[in-house]
Amino acid sequence: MEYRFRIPTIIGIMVPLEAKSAKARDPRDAAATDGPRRADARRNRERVLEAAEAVFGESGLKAPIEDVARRAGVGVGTVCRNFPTKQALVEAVVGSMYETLLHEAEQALADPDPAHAFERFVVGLPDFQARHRALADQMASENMLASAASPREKLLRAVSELVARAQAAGAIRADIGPGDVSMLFSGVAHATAIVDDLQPVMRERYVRIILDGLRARDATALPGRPLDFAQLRRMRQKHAK
Amino acid sequence: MEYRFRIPTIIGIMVPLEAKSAKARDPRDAAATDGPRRADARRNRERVLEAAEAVFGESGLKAPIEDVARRAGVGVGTVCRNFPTKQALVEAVVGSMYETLLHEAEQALADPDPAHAFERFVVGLPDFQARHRALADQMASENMLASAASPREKLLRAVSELVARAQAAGAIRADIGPGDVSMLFSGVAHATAIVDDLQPVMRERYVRIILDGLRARDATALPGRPLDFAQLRRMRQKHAK
DNA sequence: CCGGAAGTGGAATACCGATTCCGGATCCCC
DNA sequence: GGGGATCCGGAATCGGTATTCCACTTCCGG
Repeated sequence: MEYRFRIPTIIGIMVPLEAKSAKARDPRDAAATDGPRRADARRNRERVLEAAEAVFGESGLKAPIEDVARRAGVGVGTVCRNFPTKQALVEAVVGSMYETLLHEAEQALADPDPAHAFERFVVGLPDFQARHRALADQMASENMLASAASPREKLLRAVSELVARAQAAGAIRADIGPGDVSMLFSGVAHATAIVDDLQPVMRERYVRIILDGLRARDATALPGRPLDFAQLRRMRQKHAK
Repeated sequence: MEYRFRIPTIIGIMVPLEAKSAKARDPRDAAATDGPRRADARRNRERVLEAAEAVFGESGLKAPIEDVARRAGVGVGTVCRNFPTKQALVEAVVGSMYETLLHEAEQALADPDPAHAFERFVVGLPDFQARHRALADQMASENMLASAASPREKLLRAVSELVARAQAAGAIRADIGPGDVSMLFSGVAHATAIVDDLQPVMRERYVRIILDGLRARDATALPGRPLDFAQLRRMRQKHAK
């Protein structure tokens, strides 16, 4: 099977260009979505998910399913029964990542100082993405499991809110949108992916530079218009062949 | 064959993690490096190179060799004879890209105003990378064909010079190095890769923001130290398993 | 504690794409 | 224009990984 995905934005908006031999999913499978009936089986499914997150994070999406299976201490058969397709496995992992990120965004939103809230979230973002490397490339395929769609929408809303509040407080320039923020900081995550050991420092280094560029004072006029997530999605759709 | 590459920097410093079944190259092949003896053959080789640049640029490195062959109007056999390995084909294409980029850098260097020279190069950079998408991911594998090594070194030197001059002129902050510049702008290229149609505008949008962040005035202190290409390379080497 | 139903491991299969091979077509030197 | 030496196309081969299959466990309700 071949996978072709567009490069991501932090809070990725992108889509598999083709899902070649994807089986039409039979409604009954939906029932299986949240678990097998037997206790040991449910435990295994959980272990596979954890292993997959670890393995994909370390070796990228092309890591063979067998590696995931070994790490989880189960056979490949078990992996494939729980996730009929590698794609399905990836999506399941990504789904749980959305929840983590959403959690971070919500914590930031709880911060009373909008400027600090924004900064805090944004410093953590490339870090989060880097921790999950290839998986980040995957976040938010449009046709994702329903279970992941809801956290994702919430996340987008939270980020938009963070940006809007920071702007209202005059902390960052008014001529950018949440989509721009997503683009900029996902770029940092990508660029710093080459350097494991110094990553945290380097990432913050670049985040700081960009934050300087986002400040309201002294800003030079920008071409284009502020980008929000809806537009980002639309662009993505036009883009898909 | 499997390819595993690290994410790039604009003027990429990275390396294939493994070249599994790479044949030890027999010295005689070196002779073949710059062309077959028969006229039509040489022409074909050229057409393959062009086709490869186009196809890889559009569909990424995983585009099958067959696509390249079809686009070039030749059989796969011909492609494989000229470039014993897919990796070799990629390297050949990348080599020619270095020369193009070097040319742009030299033109920029000819500009008497250091600030303008820097800006000019840097605005063009993500554009260049985006035009070649996946290929940019490839630039500068350490063990690249000798023919590509020299343009690359020249390019790195030219970029360092552009940065140094801009700094001497007080146009950009002093606490960054050429490696930082490479990182930052390659990030833009990556992030904007999702949006074909609006890319040029979006890219410039983000480049402007980052340029604002790179200005000398009002700069906040950065963690870490200025990064030059030598350090970048060293980090890459430590990183490789 | 029994008898299936539900699950398991991992060998076998299905696919896909890079690389190789070779009978036949093309060039080019004389 | 003839005859090799060079090249060509594309079918066959090979290698690698996702997915399927099934004989064999393990669980669990009664």
